[in-house]
Amino acid sequence: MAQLTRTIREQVTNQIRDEVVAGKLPAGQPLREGHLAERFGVSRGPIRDAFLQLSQEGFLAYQANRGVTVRKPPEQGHRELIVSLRQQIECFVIERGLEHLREDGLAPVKAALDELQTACASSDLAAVARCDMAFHEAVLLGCGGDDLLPVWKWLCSQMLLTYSRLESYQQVYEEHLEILSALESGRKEAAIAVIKANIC
Amino acid sequence: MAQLTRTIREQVTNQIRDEVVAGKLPAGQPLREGHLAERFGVSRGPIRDAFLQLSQEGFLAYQANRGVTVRKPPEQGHRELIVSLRQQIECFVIERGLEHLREDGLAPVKAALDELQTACASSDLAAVARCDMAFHEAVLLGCGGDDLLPVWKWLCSQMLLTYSRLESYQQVYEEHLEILSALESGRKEAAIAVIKANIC
DNA sequence: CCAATTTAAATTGTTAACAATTAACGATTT
DNA sequence: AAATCGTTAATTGTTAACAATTTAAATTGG
Repeated sequence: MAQLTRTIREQVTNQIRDEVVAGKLPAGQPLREGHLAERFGVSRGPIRDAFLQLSQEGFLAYQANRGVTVRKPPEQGHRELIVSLRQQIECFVIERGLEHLREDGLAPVKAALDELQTACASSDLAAVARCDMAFHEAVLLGCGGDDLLPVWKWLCSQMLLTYSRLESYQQVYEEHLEILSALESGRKEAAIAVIKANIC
Repeated sequence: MAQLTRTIREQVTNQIRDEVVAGKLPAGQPLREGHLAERFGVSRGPIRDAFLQLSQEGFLAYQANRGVTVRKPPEQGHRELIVSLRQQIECFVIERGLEHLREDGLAPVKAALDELQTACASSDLAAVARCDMAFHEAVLLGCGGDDLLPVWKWLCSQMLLTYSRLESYQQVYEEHLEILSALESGRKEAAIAVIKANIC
């Protein structure tokens, strides 16, 4: 996937996030600024920035003077609430902004779907998760929901800490194809229903 | 209010947040690292950290290589959704964790209420807003909702960008006194009802 | 006079050194 | 042997200088 990274912080942030999502960094593991700085061949500054950002995104947990650790997934009950809140946000913006999306916002959604297809074909978990989110983000933004982007991202991050749709990458792609189809043709209620089913 | 700040970043972060909430920094205004560093008499490092954190909290908007600006309040429709989501979170944790709160979590809530009373008496908007949130945060944590703290904080921040309960500071205090009363006596449904009414 | 290009100033991004804090280890005492 | 204290190593917090980018102003060409 084309992750256009303008700064070192973004590269580091994306890389660490991917590794957390892919489970390469187990929950509770402490991350040291110095170690990652050496590993990426950069100074501690951008690493520090990335730690701060990922802490706020919900992937890492930060303690003053004691560094960060990989955050544990939310307990089951909380996860169900989180899923519900995310559903409400996405359905809310579609309900109010589908027309706007259809007028001039479908291109990024289609582009995201293309990349999702590639990621599914290559069976790369981190890439699939990233593209999955990118698709939904494109919908959110196209419907004029940029105000809600940060909270939506946090909810997604918590879901990604237990991302377990490994059953079938092909199915992931097809579900999103169906979403796009409904959005494209303006079938609002159908789109909302399919999206709700997809978010779990 | 006792804001025990262990690092410069925390001091700077709290100060800037207060000023945004109090409306001293108008929406859309760009903030320069250098200016604030000079003003606080520190280097740009902690200022940068604070900008990153406040961006993720939702108070500032960050653009690569172009600094941060004070975030605009959400539009009315989005605000209603945000209020609803926050209500759901707080009611959810009370529904499931009130017993835990009553066993060993009421002390921080009472302490927060005390500080809220002081803040209301002094008619300090930023302090009232901060103590208001601290009260709810104490309830959230006491009910075992620490998993949900970041998303809850983001929702609060967006509400604070249009915090307009200037009608009566006295009423703010009394509402929270009523909440505590219901929580203390274990009247779960009453507590949920009062909290819902308080979050607006 | 207007537009495009170049130059200069302001601002953010990055680095490396230094300071402060924390955690681990061993010595000392009971 | 267990507990406490002090010392040392590791880690985070902060700073100031340097590099890269962006913004604006000035200059040039039409």
